[in-house]
Amino acid sequence: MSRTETVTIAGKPLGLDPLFGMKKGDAAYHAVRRLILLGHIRPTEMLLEQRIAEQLNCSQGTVREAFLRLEQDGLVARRGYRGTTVSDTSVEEAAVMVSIRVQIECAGVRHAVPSLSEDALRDLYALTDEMEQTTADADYYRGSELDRRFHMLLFQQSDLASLEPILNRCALQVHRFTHRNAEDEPPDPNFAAKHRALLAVFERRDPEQAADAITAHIKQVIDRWAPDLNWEP
Amino acid sequence: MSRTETVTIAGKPLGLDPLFGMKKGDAAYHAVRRLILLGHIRPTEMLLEQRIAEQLNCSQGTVREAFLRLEQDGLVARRGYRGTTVSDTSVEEAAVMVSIRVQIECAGVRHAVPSLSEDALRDLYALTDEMEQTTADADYYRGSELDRRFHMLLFQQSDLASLEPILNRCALQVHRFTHRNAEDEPPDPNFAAKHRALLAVFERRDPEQAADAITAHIKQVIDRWAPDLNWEP
DNA sequence: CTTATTATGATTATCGATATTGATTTTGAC
DNA sequence: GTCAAAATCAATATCGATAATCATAATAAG
Repeated sequence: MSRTETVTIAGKPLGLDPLFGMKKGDAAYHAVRRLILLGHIRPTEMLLEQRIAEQLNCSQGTVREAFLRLEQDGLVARRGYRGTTVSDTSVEEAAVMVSIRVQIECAGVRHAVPSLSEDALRDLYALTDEMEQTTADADYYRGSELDRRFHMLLFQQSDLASLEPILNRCALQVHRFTHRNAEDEPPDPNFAAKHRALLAVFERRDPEQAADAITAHIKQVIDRWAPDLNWEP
Repeated sequence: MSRTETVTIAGKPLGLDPLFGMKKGDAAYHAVRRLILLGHIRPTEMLLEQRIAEQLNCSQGTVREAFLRLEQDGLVARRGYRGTTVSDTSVEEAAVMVSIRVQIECAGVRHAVPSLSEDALRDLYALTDEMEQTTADADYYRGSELDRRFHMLLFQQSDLASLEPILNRCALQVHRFTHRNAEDEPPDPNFAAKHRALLAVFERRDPEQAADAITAHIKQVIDRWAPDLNWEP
């Protein structure tokens, strides 16, 4: 493919460039996911395997694989032989997902913090540096990607691998919800700093302090977009 | 296919018969899932797309689809170009999944119970009748299938659709764990009765009573297989 | 004897073509 | 005109073949 023309899906430019080198299936997955998370494809909009395949220069089966993964992420709903639509998330659903995040991430840090390696800490700090940049650029999508990477990388230190997909899914949906409800608000200027503060707590290696810190951190999110929602620990 | 020979995977008979009429991809998914849940394929065992495809009389791509779904269920781990292995779940992971179930199902009944339809109640009671039968037959797998169906059907009354896949996944993993740890224990003789008791509470239409009841119900599970695990609400 | 390099084998990833399916439209009898 | 049956259409679902990838075994150089 010559890469001079702009690749689009549903008329929206894709921004595929950072995806080169990825397997095609992954590229398709990330490309469509990005458009959904950014709200460029709206709930109830229809996605056709063939059409996307053409626009992405790959085969229907490859797009199919991407859709299967997006379905598991709760971002699309596939209806056999009748096409795939972007699905939606209500406030109540998002709120439950936040409390699931708290459950999972607390269990995670409790396991991870006592033996958190220097390597992992270095990588996590590196991510906070990148976060700084996204605030400067007002690059919301990249910021939310880095946020997920931060939380997932942290969680991976906990040896609770079978919970990772659930955490990832909840984080995705919460980010989508936040983005939709905060489209015109300015980005949080303390985005990176807040994550550094978390790391500072973790370095003390106290599981309970760490769990409290991450709970407060996640709780912020719900306070921001739905402060009136009744919150349960 | 003539269906006179026995279909097997990894040398284990499949019991495909109830799967006829299903799409092949679904059939493959359910067939492999069943073997994993029953422990007939053990963690670290290798599953090859081609091999399963032959044994199931379908193409590699169809098995691939099944594997993608099983991966999201946390039952297998796919390692690109290097095969797929059955994955494992630790006590800690199972415990977190139990508390996620509590979170989700409490939110579910709180939404569902005030307006629970007579139709739904009738279907739920019908499931408890089937449960009675599985106890008589000592059919553990069918029992756990009915348990999932019961909890999922109940949850579907709550209009929190995007949480369903997470609940399903946690229920699956918890069942697998329970089954592995209770292989030689006798089936619970009050299996059906306990679910009827739940329904009796729901009929009072009090969200908080319902949430308490289902919390206690799920808690039983963890008390049974890991009573020493520290439990958090 | 050790290490780097090159085959080889096993397995998934991708493709293009065909079969199925479910909704919609057309048809034909009444 | 109305309704059931049949044809058509727009999609996915499935297939069989080929390409790409990774681990390992064989080979060769030092």
